[in-house]
Amino acid sequence: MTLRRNDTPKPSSRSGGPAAGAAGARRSVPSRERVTIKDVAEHAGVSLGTASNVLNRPDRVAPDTLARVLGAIDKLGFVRSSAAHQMRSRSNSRCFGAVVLDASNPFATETVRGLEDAVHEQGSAVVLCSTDGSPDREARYLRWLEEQRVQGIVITPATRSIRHLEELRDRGTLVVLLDRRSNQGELCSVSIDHVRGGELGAALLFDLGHRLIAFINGPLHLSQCAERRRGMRRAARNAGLNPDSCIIEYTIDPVTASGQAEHAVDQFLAIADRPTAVVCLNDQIAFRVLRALAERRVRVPRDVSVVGYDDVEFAGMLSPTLTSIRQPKYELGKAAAELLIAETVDPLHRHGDIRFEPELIERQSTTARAKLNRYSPRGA
Amino acid sequence: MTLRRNDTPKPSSRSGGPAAGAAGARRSVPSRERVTIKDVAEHAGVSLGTASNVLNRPDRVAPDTLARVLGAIDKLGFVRSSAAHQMRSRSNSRCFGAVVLDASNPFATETVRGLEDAVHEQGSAVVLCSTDGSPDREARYLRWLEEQRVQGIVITPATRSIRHLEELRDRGTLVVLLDRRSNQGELCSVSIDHVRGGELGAALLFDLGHRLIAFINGPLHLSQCAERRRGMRRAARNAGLNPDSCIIEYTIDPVTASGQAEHAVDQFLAIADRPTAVVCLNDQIAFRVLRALAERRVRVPRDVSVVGYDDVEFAGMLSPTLTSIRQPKYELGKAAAELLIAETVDPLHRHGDIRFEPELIERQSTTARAKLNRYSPRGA
DNA sequence: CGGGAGGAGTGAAACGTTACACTTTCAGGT
DNA sequence: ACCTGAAAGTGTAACGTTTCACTCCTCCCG
Repeated sequence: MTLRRNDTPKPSSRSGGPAAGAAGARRSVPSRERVTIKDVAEHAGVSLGTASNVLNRPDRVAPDTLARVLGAIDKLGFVRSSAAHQMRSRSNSRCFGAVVLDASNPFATETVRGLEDAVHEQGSAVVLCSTDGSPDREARYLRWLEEQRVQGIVITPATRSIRHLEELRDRGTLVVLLDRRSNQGELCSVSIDHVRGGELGAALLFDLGHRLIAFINGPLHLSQCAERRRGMRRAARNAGLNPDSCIIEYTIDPVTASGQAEHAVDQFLAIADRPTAVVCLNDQIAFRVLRALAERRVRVPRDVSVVGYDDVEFAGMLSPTLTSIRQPKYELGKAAAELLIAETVDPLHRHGDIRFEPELIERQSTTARAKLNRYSPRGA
Repeated sequence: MTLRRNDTPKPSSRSGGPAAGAAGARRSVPSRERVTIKDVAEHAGVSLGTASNVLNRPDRVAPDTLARVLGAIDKLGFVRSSAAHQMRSRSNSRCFGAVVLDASNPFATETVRGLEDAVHEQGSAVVLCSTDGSPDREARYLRWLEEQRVQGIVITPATRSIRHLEELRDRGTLVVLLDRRSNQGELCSVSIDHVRGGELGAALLFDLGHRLIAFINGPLHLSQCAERRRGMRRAARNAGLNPDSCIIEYTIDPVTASGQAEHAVDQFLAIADRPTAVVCLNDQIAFRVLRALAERRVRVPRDVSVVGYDDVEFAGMLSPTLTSIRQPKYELGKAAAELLIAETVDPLHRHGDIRFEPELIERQSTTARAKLNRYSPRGA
């Protein structure tokens, strides 16, 4: 990485800073003593308790005193220490933890944004924690959040077992699972119905008359992939078809996906009576598939229809624009926040699971199966 | 939004929780009293000081005592309160603030991720603050961060003036500007050389023989847009061309961009001796332009070359793949973090500006100008 | 004119840590 | 037998708030 560094010593002496009289120090002295409420009280000529009242119950303070203290606060640049506040009032820190696999992933991004907006309304903020799927990193972050006494944690666990999360909850920290349900409902969760997501995509294609579909899926140990599979098969049965004979599955690793999507495309194109549609693990894979098909002179959607998943921002910007399954990511984060906030208010709370429905966004990459009666019998 | 809610009351009585003896409370009691180090000391039969030593100077504690105290910590589930720790040790809270315009925007996302990784190494975390460009929201977040006594703040200001940031810095909070430089160098900054970015894109096109370029830019009061413009014009002069006669500018609003990109395309296509290349504000706009061109049967890159900006993840997935200017976003965040950490260590620090160079990623959407001598004279 | 109500302000105690000046114990050297 | 010094552990004073039981006043009413 090319890097150019310009240090600009340029003195540009600033004045007007309050009382920064330390001899010799020209510029700001970062580690100067912080102004405390005691300083404010002294400066305003009132007791410490009164100064505190100005902050917390201004109605109990006489107007002129109030003004004097506020003036002192302003002049001295007092900012209260939330650590001391938190400690004395035995309250939680006004923040929430968002523990996700990768905070730069669009799914997490949108979810965290929903979370942020919801907690911002009640004056809190979000601490971002990317685990990269590492249990170690997750543990470090969880410890950190617990030490901070955060108001709650929203987490997509990096591990299979969530025992440590139950313990965390039992020690007094609120926890909500994100896009993952706990097996026996020990923890609250907010997730998306991926069975339905799979069903939506497949049902569209069966409705459009397709009778053989390629399905590029991820490994089944990821619950989402397993759910999607179930949804696709359900759609087949609902259309009066045999799932085993109308869906051809290919498994790829979504992380190291390079080349695998193209390989899957080659495979299913080689089939004599080849599939007329592809359902993809996510939109990134769908883009790869679109490109691979274009390179092989297979026309989309005329020869093959393509369905993505996630409905990323760019899905509507390609040509052809991509049919995809949208997940209400922002709402997901928002709901998680609201769940936590509700729990904060009402400690006796019954654990709940909130599920969101995905939505089919039909665009140009899907169309009716060519040269065939689209309205084939749907009954048994 | 369709929403289905399943409350699962299911008792599933858990046992084994330590000492949760509050009568009647069946499930976890979230607001149970937290275990303090005093509890640990009592349980282990040592003084409070010794328990503290176990945490902070274990080498000064006899091995068996150590084991006993650690056992108590484990059994009681003690987690130290960072608020008390912070207060007593008069240290900062172990977190950094990332104040950006929109945390779900890919640029911010990557930058924040770089920041996160860098500060995670030294045991800190990042608080995410999206201002949406609102000075109010920015002010609320800044106040929050200051109350938290964060170690430092990385910010893309929502306002033109950064006076309030200087005051913040003078009160003792470290501040680094992100993708924005301060006029007189009052604050440190980490940014990308957008002049160079503009130059790179234009220089490529001039090198490829293009002599009339459409430039879809944002409003010039955004410093990045102004810088890009300067870079493009410099490239023209470097190629021995007159900037005014070889660059046609269109200004659009990047936020409410819908339709504006298409409009610009229509405009420049209507020119008799029309431009043979387009440089776009960012990749999203470039995608729109690509689509608009495709719909109007203009071939890319044969008839018109297209250059984007940002090099988003999907730029390499389209057909044609998009030539774009990549910005080292992750490194940007990382550098900001390192700057703050360095300042923490060495309070007497000279303000600096770190600039990163963008990089040209040449892909399929650009090619030599058709039917013309590519090696046109470059000298004056 | 006494008593009470209530407004305004005070001062100290607590919150959960950590740091530091202590005490106690005991081994080893003279 | 005495002293020394290290090792191990103790007790207490902060850190910066908030809370709460107080003390003054002042004013009003009977």
